[in-house]
Amino acid sequence: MATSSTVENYLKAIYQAQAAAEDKQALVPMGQLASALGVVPGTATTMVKTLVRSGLVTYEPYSGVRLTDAGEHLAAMVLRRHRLVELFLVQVMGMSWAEVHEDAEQLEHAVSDRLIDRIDELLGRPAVDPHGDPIPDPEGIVPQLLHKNLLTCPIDTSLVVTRVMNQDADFLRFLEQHELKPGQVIKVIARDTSADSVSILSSGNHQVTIGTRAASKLLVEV
Amino acid sequence: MATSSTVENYLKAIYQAQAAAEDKQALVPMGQLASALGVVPGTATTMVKTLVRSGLVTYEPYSGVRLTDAGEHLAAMVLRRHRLVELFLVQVMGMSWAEVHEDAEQLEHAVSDRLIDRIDELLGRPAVDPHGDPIPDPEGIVPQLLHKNLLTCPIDTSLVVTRVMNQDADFLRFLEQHELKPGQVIKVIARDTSADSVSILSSGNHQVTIGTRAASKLLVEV
DNA sequence: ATAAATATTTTGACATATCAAAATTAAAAT
DNA sequence: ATTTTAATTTTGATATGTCAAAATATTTAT
Repeated sequence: MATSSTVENYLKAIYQAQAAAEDKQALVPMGQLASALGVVPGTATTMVKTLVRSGLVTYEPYSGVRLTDAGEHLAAMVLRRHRLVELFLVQVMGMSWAEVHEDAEQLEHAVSDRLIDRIDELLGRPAVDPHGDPIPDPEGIVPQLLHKNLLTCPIDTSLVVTRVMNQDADFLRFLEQHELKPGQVIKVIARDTSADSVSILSSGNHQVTIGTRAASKLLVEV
Repeated sequence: MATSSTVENYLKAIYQAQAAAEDKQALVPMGQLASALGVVPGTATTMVKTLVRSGLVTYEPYSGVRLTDAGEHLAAMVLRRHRLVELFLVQVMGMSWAEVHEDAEQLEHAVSDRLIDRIDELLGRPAVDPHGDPIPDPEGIVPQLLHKNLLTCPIDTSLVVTRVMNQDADFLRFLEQHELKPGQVIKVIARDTSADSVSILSSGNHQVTIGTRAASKLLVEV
């Protein structure tokens, strides 16, 4: 009955695809799931059928897949472990913000409930991880933070970076170098639709211009 | 090329069987290996053949198996991770001495070199884990401590408990309650061969009598 | 509405790791 | 030296997770 790492990774990928979709009820297409997991589409189809048999997902052939309540709860537990481990590695082990993702990717399948609770306690029951991603509680309930991104936020207003919706290590290092980590204060000074760019002023009065693709991954609070 | 958890567990079991044997060159019999891993003998035979193909062990049919240098090095790395993780869970996470084994059993396959080195550094490059088991260095070299056990040590002499060669949680809790943890000072006050028992005086002047089977698992330093 | 392009599923194969039970070998007892 | 017993290996099957490539379904373009 204990779910394998593979099953946990499938549930996590479906969960995150659902969370990223505009319509939270939408089915996740098999192709998207397969590429998120780095497997060929046929493999995803096969695995999803076994997830159906375990009662973790519902599946519409040729349409896609969605988590059941049981699947959603398990996925939330994987995310909870992943995010608590990431925060722990940064805050307690002094590891770099940009490099902890790979470690957490392995550890999320190996830490016991006992240990994860100990970590949670030691960190003071935190609400978000180093990227600003919300940490599900032990019941699987996720604090829903609705923040604006750098494309939808007001211009020339002080903003706090709250969340980075991209785990790419190079991107994270870039943010670090330009003082754009969660918690830091910034201001959008210009948005240029035709140039596809957003110009930002950091707290240290440094100025950077980034593409809108990147800008949409940075969430802020006014 | 990355070794699976299963392969790591086989290597670890063979390593520990070799270390426990009087003759360090002796082959580990298949039955012993199988029962150490909780599999049927046929399974061990099959797996050992694949370990041979990977160059990790040598194998004599109907006699047993032994690690090659490559296998021994990998096994030492697994033990290194296991023992550093155990010490970390006790010293940093404040978990109980008796309960960390299960956790470490999972984490030993999931912690990266980077993280294990960070843990090693944070703990001050320790030589032994909470049970007194030596921690292999990054090259796989194990500090060889030759301690006496409670059956071979002098009587009525002050001794420091240095190592417990048994991971059973109940046994560990028993030692904890009777002040027999590594680091604590004790004295053997009597050995009775016919009663198959050893009587011990702890630093708190408490007296306990244990069987010789248990006594042989407690290593001490004069 | 049909053809072309794209996405998904199916089929057959393979790798890893396991067991049950039969066959074989080695060790112990008579 | 046989027989009995115990340990080990072999054989055939199963579960999980994967891919390549063929078959099928859906969507898009004409």
